Amino acid sequence: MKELAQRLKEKNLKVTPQRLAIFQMLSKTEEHPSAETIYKSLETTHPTMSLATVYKTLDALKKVHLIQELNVGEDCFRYDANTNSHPHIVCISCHEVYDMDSIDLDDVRSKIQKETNFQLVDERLYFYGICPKCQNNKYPPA
Amino acid sequence: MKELAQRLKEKNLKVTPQRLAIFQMLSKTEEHPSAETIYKSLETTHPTMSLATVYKTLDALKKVHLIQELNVGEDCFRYDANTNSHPHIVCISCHEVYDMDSIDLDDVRSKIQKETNFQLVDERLYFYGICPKCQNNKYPPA
DNA sequence: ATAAATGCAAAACCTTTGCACGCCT
DNA sequence: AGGCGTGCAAAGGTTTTGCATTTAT
Repeated sequence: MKELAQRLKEKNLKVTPQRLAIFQMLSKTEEHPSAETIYKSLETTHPTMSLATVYKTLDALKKVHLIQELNVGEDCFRYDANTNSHPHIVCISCHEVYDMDSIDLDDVRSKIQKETNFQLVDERLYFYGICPKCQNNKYPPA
Repeated sequence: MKELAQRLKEKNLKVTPQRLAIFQMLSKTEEHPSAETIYKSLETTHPTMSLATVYKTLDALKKVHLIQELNVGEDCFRYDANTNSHPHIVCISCHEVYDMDSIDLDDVRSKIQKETNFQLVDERLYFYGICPKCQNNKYPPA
């Protein structure tokens, strides 16, 4: 945990128990939780923490690029502590979101850069489909 | 316009002036307007149309794949009558959203398919950067 | 000591819903 | 005629904001 505290300090963010808890939770999870989900998952260990603090913390972490915000097409945002640029793949049946770390996008990026003359700074790539688990499930959720 | 009416009919959607107006507006614009923007742009020609109708119409069009819904990371959705799968590029300075029709993504898709064993059905690719116009502008908006 | 972060409640905002009326087919 | 679509207003849900109090440095 010392490491996370260090990373907060480097960004001139005060190290509070709430921030540590949120950042740590996001760093450890494989999911890509929403603010609400983060709030609920911490309510036993941090019963006094408010939802507003979760939002404010996520905003602070986002601004210094310690986390990234995702929008998969739902009514709320999700958050990811993996700030390396990587596509996400979403199962439209069970709504799980997976990281796709090993896709090389340099060709695509340079093509886009050439065609648009944009100065590229960021990207969000979402793929949608049915995960192997749900393909084999005759009664998938929703 | 006959063409648009035809496309609505084929999807078993009743052809109403409101739906035509919204679909036509979306088909002609280069922007990727939000529901609010669509509503405002039609308020002179269709003063009685309500925002709820705009939302309901967009939902209906989306469900039959006559339009697609985008989320660029803002607090609201944007809509695009170009339903061919294509990446979008967003200027983080002026907030314009441009279509990128000519990027070939077959390699990326097949790689993702192989790695995940997902049955792919859709995708949303957003790139962010500074557009050529804003690169030359010393006083860009926001 | 000082500035920043928290927690609470209220507000803001986008989007959805219910229902009566009207229009399309 | 019948059902679907519209418009209005109210509700719903997520996110933001203001402010007093507490906390980190």
